[in-house]
Amino acid sequence: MTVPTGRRERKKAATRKKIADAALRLFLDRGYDAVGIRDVAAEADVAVTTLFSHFASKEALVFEQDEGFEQRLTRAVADRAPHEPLIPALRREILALVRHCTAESAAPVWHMIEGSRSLREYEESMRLRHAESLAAALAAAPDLSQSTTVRRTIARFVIDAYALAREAADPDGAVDEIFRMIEAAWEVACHPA
Amino acid sequence: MTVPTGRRERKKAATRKKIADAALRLFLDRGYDAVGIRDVAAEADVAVTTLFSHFASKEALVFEQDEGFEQRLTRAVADRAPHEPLIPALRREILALVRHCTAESAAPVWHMIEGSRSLREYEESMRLRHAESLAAALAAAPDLSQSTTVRRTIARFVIDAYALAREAADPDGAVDEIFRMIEAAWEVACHPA
DNA sequence: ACCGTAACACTAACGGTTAGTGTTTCGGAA
DNA sequence: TTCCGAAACACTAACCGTTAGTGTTACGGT
Repeated sequence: MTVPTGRRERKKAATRKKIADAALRLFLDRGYDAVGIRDVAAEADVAVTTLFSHFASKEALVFEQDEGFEQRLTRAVADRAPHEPLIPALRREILALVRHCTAESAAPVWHMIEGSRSLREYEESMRLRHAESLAAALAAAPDLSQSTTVRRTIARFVIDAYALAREAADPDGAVDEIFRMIEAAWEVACHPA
Repeated sequence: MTVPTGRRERKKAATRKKIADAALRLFLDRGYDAVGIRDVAAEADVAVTTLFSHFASKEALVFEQDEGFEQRLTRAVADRAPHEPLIPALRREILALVRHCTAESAAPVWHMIEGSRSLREYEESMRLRHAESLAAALAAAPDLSQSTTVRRTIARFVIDAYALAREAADPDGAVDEIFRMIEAAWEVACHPA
């Protein structure tokens, strides 16, 4: 029951990283769809079952370090300065995330994702999960008292902004444009007719 | 090259319907995940390859008559009365679609969809396609001259309204609530600061 | 020193999907 | 009417992601 801080954990993390590294190497080299799970397992020198004990699916190998996404959004809501308005805080965070994804170094991975139908679909459903998490965070914020529908709507709109801005020709400008619309939607939801 | 209007087409349509009916019967009876493609093919008395020549995937068997969804939305944009404002027209159409899906008769199918992860994910990616179609329809409308980003954003918001209202406790009220927000977003996009 | 457990391996399969290869059946042109 | 080409359909056999079942190590705590 004590917190295990030993070699076992390090070994596990090392195995996980070895698998993820092998996968990314093969995927970028030969293309995602052209590489099989058995190839990845062989390259990482690991059994197929071991691979699946570290990653829930083939797609999850690509979105490995994505855990931070949900946390960044929920914290942008929960940890914002007292009385700081909600939408600008979210706008700032989304802008940072969009810039992170459209950075030069992320281009090959992003290109790979766009090239595979299953990866795109996986990311879509990830985004829905993120939207639900954000809606939950909005419900937990003490200074916001909207209806469930309004919370879920705003959460979806914010996630949409992320997805749309990333694909836009001018991502920064798109964030501005979309968040102006979200701001208006939020205002009208706060002050019902 | 002439329009084929013969027995062949009727036979094809009959086979397609036979497969879809067999599938729905088995799915509702035993549960979607408990029924295999080979079961459906056997029940419809067709080969597995024949089944896949009519339906692209197992999930597509469930969303058979969904082709109308895209058309209804794009037509709501293109065929609306001259000078009729956009958002109310879309609101009306979404409301009708939501009511259609939450009708009593659709309950078993809807319940089945909610019960299967793969069906839910399939529907999500269907909705993205619908949003893209709607964005294209907005681009084709002569009386609307917004940026690409604005069009895609509004399209997503409208599809979100459909998804969210369907899951809400009070679907009709949710459509009202969300479209008030969409209207505000649209207004601010039409009249930039 | 020892026990429980978590990580890992191996085989074998399951279920959706597709390639490859015919075979039938129909619509339209000769 | 006859025949050709195409489309629908069938069948086998496999591919690929994923999982169940069954061990076998290797480590942490007692």
